Amino acid sequence: MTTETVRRTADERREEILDAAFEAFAQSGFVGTSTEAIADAVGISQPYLFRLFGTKKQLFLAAVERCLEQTHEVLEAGLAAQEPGADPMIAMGEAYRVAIERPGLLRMQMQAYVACDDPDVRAVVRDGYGRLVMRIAAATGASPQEIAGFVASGMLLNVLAAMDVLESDLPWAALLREGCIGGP
Amino acid sequence: MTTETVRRTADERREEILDAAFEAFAQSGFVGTSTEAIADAVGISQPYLFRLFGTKKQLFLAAVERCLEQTHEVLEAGLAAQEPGADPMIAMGEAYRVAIERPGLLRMQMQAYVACDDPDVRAVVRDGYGRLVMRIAAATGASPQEIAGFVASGMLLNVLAAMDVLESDLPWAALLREGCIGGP
DNA sequence: CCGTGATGTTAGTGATGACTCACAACCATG
DNA sequence: CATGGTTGTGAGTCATCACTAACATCACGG
Repeated sequence: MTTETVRRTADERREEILDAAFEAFAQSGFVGTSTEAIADAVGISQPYLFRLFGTKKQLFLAAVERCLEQTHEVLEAGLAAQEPGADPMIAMGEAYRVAIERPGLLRMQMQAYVACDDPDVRAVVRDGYGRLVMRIAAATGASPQEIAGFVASGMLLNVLAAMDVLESDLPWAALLREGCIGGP
Repeated sequence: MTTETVRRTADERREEILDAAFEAFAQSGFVGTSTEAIADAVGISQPYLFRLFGTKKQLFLAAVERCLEQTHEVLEAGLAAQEPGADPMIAMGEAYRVAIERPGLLRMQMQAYVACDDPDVRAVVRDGYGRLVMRIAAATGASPQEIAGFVASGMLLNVLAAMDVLESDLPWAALLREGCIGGP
């Protein structure tokens, strides 16, 4: 048998674990996901996961931070791609169409929000989300109504992803989706 | 000692349990809430809870249904209270100001959404939420953009409730709150 | 006043899950 | 080849939790 054990550096392992944890937490949430399931997905033993991350909560917090970072990146990419002089609000709306391609990211956002019952999670989420909002405000100079409307659209997309109706042809789902990101 | 055991009918108990379960699930979610905690809050033994609801999931589903019903009621109340001839969209916006007074309701919505990983929950949530959206569409006759915008505002409020920033004076939170429901 | 059905509890059980300890295999360097 | 740091695991521990079986207590009709 050639089940040769692929040995990796601790940093590489941490990266793999974080990837697996992200998907698992996005699907089943913090309490609903077992560390064993994550370890299995990576292909390592569960004790090793604990050595590399210390605690289930620390791993979750790392996933939350990554989630906020990636959201930020999606936004920045939208801004960077815009025509000079165009309305930045439209550029960021375009960014949503990109985000939709990653339901895992949207679901992870939801999981981060509901996990805000925990103070440590809450601190990270508030901080990260606050930065996102301020970045939008600074980039667009839009009114509170416009900004809130934009952010709210993102939240609606998150919820549609959680309900798994982003691709659905249920009439109400199609209506919301198209009302949210524009026609087909 | 006058710890006289208050005996109730099964239906009254079910009601009490549902109340307690609603608050508990809203706070900690389906997996994060123990049936023991709910039983304790009601002041009954945990096995009795199981006799009256059969299963933790059935209890959760009952709480989800109640959540959707109450959301519907808030909306209907807004519509019923409007001036004849006024824009129904504005009436329902006013309904949000009422909903904000009940963070438990908003948080329970979030918990229902993330619990959509489970097919049974998903079915109930999709059905209930679909009805809400169609009711709004019928009552307002508004465009998909308007409807989605309205629904999205509700989602943003849910998230702000989950983050516990509905009363916060963090600048970004205040911006979103006011951008969402209008100035003070 | 006694039986019968409804309301309620005590004391489990089996499974799961976060986390630990001791040990093993591997690799680099002197 | 010895040594020591790094990568990794097997086999637990202890708590929690959904759910059950059996028994207790009350109220009420005949």
